[in-house]
Amino acid sequence: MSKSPALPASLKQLLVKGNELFLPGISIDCVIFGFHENTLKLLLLDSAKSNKWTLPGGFVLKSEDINDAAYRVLLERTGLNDIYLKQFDVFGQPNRTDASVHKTTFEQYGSKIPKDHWMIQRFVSVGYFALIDYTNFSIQNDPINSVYDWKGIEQVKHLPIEHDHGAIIQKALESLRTQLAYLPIGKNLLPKKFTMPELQKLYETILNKPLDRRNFQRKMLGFGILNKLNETRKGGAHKSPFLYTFNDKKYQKALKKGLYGSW
Amino acid sequence: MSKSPALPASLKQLLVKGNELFLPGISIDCVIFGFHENTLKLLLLDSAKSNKWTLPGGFVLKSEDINDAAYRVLLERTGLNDIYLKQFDVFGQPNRTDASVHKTTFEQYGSKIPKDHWMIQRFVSVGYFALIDYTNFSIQNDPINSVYDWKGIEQVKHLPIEHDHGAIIQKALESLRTQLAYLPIGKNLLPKKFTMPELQKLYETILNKPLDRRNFQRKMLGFGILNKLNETRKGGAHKSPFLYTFNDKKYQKALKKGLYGSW
DNA sequence: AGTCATTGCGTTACACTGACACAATCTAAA
DNA sequence: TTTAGATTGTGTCAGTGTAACGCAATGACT
Repeated sequence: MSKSPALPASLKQLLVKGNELFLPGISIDCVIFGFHENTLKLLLLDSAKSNKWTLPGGFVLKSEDINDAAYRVLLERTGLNDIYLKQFDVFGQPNRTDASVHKTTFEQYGSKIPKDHWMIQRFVSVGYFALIDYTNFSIQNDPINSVYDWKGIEQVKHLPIEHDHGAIIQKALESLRTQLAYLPIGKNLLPKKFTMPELQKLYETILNKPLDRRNFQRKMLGFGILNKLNETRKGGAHKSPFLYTFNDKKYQKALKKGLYGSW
Repeated sequence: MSKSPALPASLKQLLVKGNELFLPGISIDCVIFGFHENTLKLLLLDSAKSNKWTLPGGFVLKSEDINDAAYRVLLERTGLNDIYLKQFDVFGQPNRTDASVHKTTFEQYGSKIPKDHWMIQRFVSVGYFALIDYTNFSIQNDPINSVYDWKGIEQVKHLPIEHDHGAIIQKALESLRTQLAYLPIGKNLLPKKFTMPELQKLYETILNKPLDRRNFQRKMLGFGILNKLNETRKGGAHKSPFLYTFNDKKYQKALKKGLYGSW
């Protein structure tokens, strides 16, 4: 026997009890969005062995609602709780995953996946996207792979991505854009207090086009979903912008009808 | 042995070869929309034994893309080909289906489903909605259950519905409404030639509110996606409305940006 | 020929949008 | 301490789109 690192408990559980605990053939993948330094970012995992980036994901317990499973997976792998999470698509191409990746993962620990094992069968994956407040989250280690990192959405295009996760990410972005009027992106991607320019940059980033500062402000205020605070954010060599918070009640109500307008 | 009707071949295949042919735990349900007599209708199946209405559905072959599976299921069960079909949600509650329904179905043919059989395990279902031209479709028998019928969406609320199919239908309707601006509903739900009042009624039905005749026409024509024909539809005791067709090219292009407006 | 519901085409007041002007503010450099 | 440069707060105005409504024309039925 070559001396390999010990097999992590979470992986061992998958190997030994996977087919007993989880539904066969169904997995969950989470596209986690954050916003920082005027950039929309994704929380990705550096898959240790294959040197490719992957989405954090997991499986569905045999008597668990899949939406609950998504929340559990997010919590287990990132420590994030009480997060805005939404299913956006299902990925069901027969050859969407490369089973050899799993084999390699286990081989580095000196373990081998039996042929026809639960884990290397075909999986249909349900895609969820999460919106989180970048400033209120600190990266911790993932129990399975180890290295998390934020990557800008532009940057992601040039990174090596595992399986079909690149396509999943693109689809998540697309959903974010087309459903923008109905999603609480501001509330979930920004810190509690934020400035109008910050909110604008968020919309500009998602829409991928510049917006007029004054018209944007007029429209946003027109929705009646913002509370203007008596504080400003000092810092830059320029006039300090006011801080705002969301009026949660009105925000929720407005989203149901959609924050319409010509963006 | 009591004398039962012979087990249909399609059902026998499910019983004997189901777990060999199909993915475990994943099913497909189709919500089929049609439009007739100013009403949005659904094509439902009268589940012979339970006397409840169900959505036509099916399973995914082991090496088949789930989108392909949806097209195949639709074709096999309704004869419909080349149809607008779109995935809208996944239904994954652990107790969403009632396994006893399947048992009853087979028992009426004198067959019994073995315990722990593939078919009575938990299923996660992927919901698709289909848009079809009511006037260009004639109901044929379904190979599994036998009786298809169109039901108005208002009527559906008061019918007994199998499993969680009622919730699936509601969710399909909701998706139809929120994505209205991006869906080719006119092209797929109406016959090739149609009148402006017919198109309006379709939108009014889906949006569930009346629209101003004159403003609707102005907006629709403004999109530049209609061809006005030199024919009128005679019939009523009133002025004959002109017929229109869609300019497919411009329609597709316009949909990508969304048919915006304040409906 | 007259009735009546429905359709084609049009008008007006109003709200919203896009584009842009100008003063106020804040930090850093002179 | 003063000034420069960048950014923000607030406002204006013409053009476009929307909501609401008017009126004549059409076609089957009486």
